[in-house]
Amino acid sequence: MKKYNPEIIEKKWQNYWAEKRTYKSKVDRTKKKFYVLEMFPYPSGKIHMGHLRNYTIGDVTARFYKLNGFNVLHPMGWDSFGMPAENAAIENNSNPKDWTERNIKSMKLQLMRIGLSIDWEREISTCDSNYYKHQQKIFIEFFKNGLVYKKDSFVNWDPVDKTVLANEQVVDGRGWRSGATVEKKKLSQWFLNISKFSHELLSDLNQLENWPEKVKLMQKNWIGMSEGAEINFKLCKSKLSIDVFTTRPETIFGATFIALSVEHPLSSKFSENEKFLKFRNKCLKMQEKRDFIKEKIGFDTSFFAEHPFLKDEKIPIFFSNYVMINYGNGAIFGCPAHDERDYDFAKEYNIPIKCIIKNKEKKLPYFETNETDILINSEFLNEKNLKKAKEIIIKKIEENKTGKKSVKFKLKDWGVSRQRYWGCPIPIIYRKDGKVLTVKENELPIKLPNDIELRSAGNPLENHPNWKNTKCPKTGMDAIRETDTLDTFFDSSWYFLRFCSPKSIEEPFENKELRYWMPVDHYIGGIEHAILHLLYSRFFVRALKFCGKKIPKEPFKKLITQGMVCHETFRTKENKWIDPKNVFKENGTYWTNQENKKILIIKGRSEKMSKSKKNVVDPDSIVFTYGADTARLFMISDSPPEKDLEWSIDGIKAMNKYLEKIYDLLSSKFKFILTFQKDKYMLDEEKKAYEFTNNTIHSFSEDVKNYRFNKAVAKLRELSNFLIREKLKGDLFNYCWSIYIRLIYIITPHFSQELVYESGSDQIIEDIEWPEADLSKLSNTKVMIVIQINGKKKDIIKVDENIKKDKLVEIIIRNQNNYNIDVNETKKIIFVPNKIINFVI
RNA sequence: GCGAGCGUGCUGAAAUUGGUAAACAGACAGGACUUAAAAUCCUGCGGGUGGUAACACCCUUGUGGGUUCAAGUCCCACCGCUCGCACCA
Repeated sequence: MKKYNPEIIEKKWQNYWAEKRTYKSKVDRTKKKFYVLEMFPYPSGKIHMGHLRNYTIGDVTARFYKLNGFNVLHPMGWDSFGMPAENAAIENNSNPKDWTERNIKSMKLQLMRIGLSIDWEREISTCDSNYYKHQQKIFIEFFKNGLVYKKDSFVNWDPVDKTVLANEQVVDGRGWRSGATVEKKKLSQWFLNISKFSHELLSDLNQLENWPEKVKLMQKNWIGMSEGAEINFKLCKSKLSIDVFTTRPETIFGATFIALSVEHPLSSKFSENEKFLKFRNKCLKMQEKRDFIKEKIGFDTSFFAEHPFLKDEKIPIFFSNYVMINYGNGAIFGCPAHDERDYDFAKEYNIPIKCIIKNKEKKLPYFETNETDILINSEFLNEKNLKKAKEIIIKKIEENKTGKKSVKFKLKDWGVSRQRYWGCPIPIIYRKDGKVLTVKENELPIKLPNDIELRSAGNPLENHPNWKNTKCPKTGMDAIRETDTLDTFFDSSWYFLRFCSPKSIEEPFENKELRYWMPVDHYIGGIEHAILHLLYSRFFVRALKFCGKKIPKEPFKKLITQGMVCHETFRTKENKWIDPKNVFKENGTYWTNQENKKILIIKGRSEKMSKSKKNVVDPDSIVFTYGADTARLFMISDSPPEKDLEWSIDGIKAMNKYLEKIYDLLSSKFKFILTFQKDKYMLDEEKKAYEFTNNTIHSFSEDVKNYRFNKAVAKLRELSNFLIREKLKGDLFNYCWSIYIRLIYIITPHFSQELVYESGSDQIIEDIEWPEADLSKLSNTKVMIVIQINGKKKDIIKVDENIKKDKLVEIIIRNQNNYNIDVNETKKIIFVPNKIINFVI
């Protein structure tokens, strides 16, 4: 008997599929298209469990839709620009390009070893100049359409990676990759005008029916729309004025001070004032920390503003740490009676607190107001409710020209300049006379130089001896290239478009292909990209559309966010992490051996696999030991995709045993057949087997469609348990197992194909359409009906399907000796056909 | 602080529109085979009470209430965990 040997059979079929170019995809208008995409990986050199899970989920999907008659596009590429290549290059004294290419090679082999149905002929890599050439074109296109601009601003500076970060890339005041505390620094930067699309990006979220609500909500909060008004305050004895933004214009009569951000334009008046500069530095430091600071500090400008409606009222103006420059106008009016922050500030600086909203307790501060609360001390707004007053005041300020209705967004323009080498060069030159020009198209791509010094501090392209020197092609005047490179999120914001026509030389993407394949039907990746990558990509398609490209407005029709792969953690008393591999259990406690000594350790909770916690398991070694099919099967059978998956080596072993068992049972012992002639003379057991198998086709397919893979696998196990128990014979045996093999094929393709081959058939499963479920009833089915008394289960009765209530009651009464049901005493009988009968007594 | 989600055996989990709680697995325990082990196969596996036993009865989905003939599922309050945002004016 042949033993299940995944190493041999997996290689064999992978070679076969590669030779036959089985997964090559091309436009075919006679078929419905289906674009399955998993977020492409950064080529770190080794795949991790997250990749294995992500790509298994995608592959099962791709194979399922392909067998269901769709023309499937399932490509793969490399998000290959970025910092780690530079760091590695510095460490090994090599070149980022070589390092990256080496990693791509070895990672590609690992991915191929999993048996993914990927069209490798469409492989792309973002650090390839054939890719970034088009990216530079897109940048120029954006520039020409006013979607990209340069400005001086305070930016997030990561002192470890020595680069600027976008707001989205700062997490809890730290760089998303380096973890270093981010500083504020003033630099001249390129920005993409994402805020131009704030409204659209927000309102179109409603159209994304097949996105997780959670992700949509996160994007909504990030875009952060607030509706209110801008009100102009004139400074006393001055021509200057300040625009403040407020969502509560109806509280204007409670305004007793104005607070400005230290970065507000008015601060230029104090640029010589030592005391102010000191104060300002303190505020910036406090804001950098990003922790919530209750302490509110102010700097009295000694300026006063006129209240727009109360001409005699003079309102003092302060700078304060609690007003942010990057929201609204960096200026607010303080209404201390009805805002907690304003209240804290007013208390600190002895500013009057004026109550303008009626409240029962007459206690101040009174914050928790609602629309129906009534205004007082507010002139013409008196006795109006807040909602009504808001309408009136907005109308009034618009008439007076002291303000206007206004909508503000939290979403800021996307800073894309990075002071790093390993990224896409920005195709801009600065002419000696100060003119800023885009590079001519025939000069693209602007390639990165290979001879580069990465060890010295600062921007490597800036430091290169001559790379930046160029001439204006028109005038011949000396010019200098932009030495910043693009944020790598720029690279990944359009790669899914490039996959439609990856080889296109003239254009980033060819319209014909793009219009066939786009949008991506199912996009699968981690929740960590809920805002960054997914928002940028949604912006990109809109921006390209704005530039005249014909593109659907939403790039990803359905989004699946898969959970993390977790594993148990252990650490010593000194909080040093210990690899679970080196842990053993004795009498209920955990131990490890260190330097020939036995040390007691503590079991922590299960956490996302990470190098720092030493709980990483290498998927490659699992595939090597147990085979790709085992690994794939485990990856999808334990938890639903959107939940975290608990890694377990016992789970892997169990899957392997299961495949071995089925292999031993079937290898050369069954005939692979596609059809079975059912007839009414079949034995009852045979009818049951036929029905069971066909019901499984149905429910398995439904579960796969709905990404309930764990349930789908459970259905398969039920089928195989059933088939083993029933000891079928002849063609029915062959038929049922053939179906089983075809269903499990999308999860364990090599395993299934090999069993078909060993059965003596030359069928290729890939060429056979997905089985159709025959759900017609063969047998005179009996159903189980639960008998309840007052809603509690008392017994189960087996009766003919669709039995009528009266007949059922009669049967129960005839056999009622168990429960003493007296129909006369029964108040009510509730009957759910084929399910339940409940006697209320 | 604001917003969202979750809470079911030892563990991962399942449970259509409210209708048999724990499907399918893992771990564990016992048994068969074996000189022994591994592998394999079989059995048990939420808790309690009664019974020699087969069995019977009761309880059980974080806690406490409610709606309903019937609640893991719906409503209210509380507790706990996870995630996102965080001085957003």
